[in-house]
Amino acid sequence: MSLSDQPRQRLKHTLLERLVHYYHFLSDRLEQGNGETVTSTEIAALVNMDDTLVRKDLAAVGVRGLPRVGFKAAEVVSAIRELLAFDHKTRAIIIGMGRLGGAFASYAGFARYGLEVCGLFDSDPIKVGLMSGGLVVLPINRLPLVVGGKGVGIAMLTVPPEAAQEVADLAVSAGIKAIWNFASTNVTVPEGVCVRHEHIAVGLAELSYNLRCLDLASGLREAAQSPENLLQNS
Amino acid sequence: MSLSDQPRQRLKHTLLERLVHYYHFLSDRLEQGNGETVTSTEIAALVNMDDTLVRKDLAAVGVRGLPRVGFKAAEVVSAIRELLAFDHKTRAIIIGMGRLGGAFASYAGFARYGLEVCGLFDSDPIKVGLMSGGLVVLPINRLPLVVGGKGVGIAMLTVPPEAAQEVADLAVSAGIKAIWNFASTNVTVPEGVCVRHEHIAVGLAELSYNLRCLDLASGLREAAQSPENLLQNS
DNA sequence: TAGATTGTTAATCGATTAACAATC
DNA sequence: TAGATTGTTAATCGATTAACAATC
Repeated sequence: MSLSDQPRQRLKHTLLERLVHYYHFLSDRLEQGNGETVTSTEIAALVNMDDTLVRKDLAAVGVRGLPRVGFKAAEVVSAIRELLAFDHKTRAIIIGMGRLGGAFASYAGFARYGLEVCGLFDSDPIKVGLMSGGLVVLPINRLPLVVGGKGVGIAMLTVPPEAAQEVADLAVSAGIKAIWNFASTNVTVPEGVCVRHEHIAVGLAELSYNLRCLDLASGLREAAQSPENLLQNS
Repeated sequence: MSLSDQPRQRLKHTLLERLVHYYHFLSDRLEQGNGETVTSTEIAALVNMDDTLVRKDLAAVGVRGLPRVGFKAAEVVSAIRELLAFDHKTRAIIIGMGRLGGAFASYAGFARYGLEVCGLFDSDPIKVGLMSGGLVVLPINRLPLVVGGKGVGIAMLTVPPEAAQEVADLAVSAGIKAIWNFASTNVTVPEGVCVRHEHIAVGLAELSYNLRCLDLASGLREAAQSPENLLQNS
């Protein structure tokens, strides 16, 4: 039952991940101008999954296809946009103006998903007052004002791990309802607030895991091609 | 059956996510010096999940607890380190020296998970030659040499979406077996190579989704407290 | 000892897949 | 019409939870 005993296990994606995947695939496709319609089989091939699941997902999103034709790509794209609220503007602040915070502050791609960064904060007086992505970095104590005044929903945490919990508490007490944590540590929040931990280690662990599976698989393949290798290795 | 019909649905975490969560919780706890041992119930409270699942997870990782006592935190931590290969050095290169690439290049935290960045690349001649995190940015055409020479497993893609596929192809043809894609677009890879899409939109979608659930829940609570509101709204 | 907590078996639940009739 | 593809129902599979005996 241990992980290492089952190297073939296929890592599953969540519904949200699949939807985002479809979304990018189809909007890229539309941009390139090839294919107004798309079949569930085509989408399924993309992620190497069952076409029935794609149809189920699209049904959950609320789009209907046409037998013999497939789905209208544009319709799927806009239904997902709608469902994931990419059309609806969501305001966020960034706390911690290190390199990652700076990269986020000046990242133009957020707009594509309806995210608007409307406040930058840092506790370091040296950073306060600097400009980044068109905004001035403010001292942490100005946080409640900005959050209250602008109806900010999300606080992005790009601070060192030691500071994460403290800063999260501050954000919550200022009225923030969603913490998007990019620090490599957990933060806990009271009931009624949601957190997403964007641990870099998860991605790395998944890749290492998959790499190991690949190694095992290719090892087996090679061994099968030349059986004497098995003896040499054992 | 649609998503919006079931706002209460609790978003599930994958095993890998849970393990990383336990890992951070317990290593933080050990650092702070409070608690050599930990019970499955304590860990479960952290993520608001069933304690049986925690025990199952820990069993899968290969650690055994003691009735009436719990698990030795240090043992759990090192078992997870082992399983997720955080002890084992993994080499990576970063392609695309924009702000995000730069942030990654000089991020010291990767070492904690055994990740060593050993090559930086950019196609822009202006960026080539610059230093970042102790490494010199190289032109893309030097990629095969570095990958082959140093046994690099992972290529981190921090390029604009338009360039992602092309760069991924290049990395694969140079012998890369794992693509860690931070561009907001999908890339496809041949059989035998693995990809992880680190779409920022997934995190945002999850938070928006949770925020909406919270709104609905608090809306219902308030409505229950003062039933006349229901009438006003409808 | 009594009681808390583990590990495990059985039951449930939900998500994925298979099968197939409906339909353009 | 024939055939491809959808939408849906039923079957399977796996993951989570409940129950409880084992044990320190």
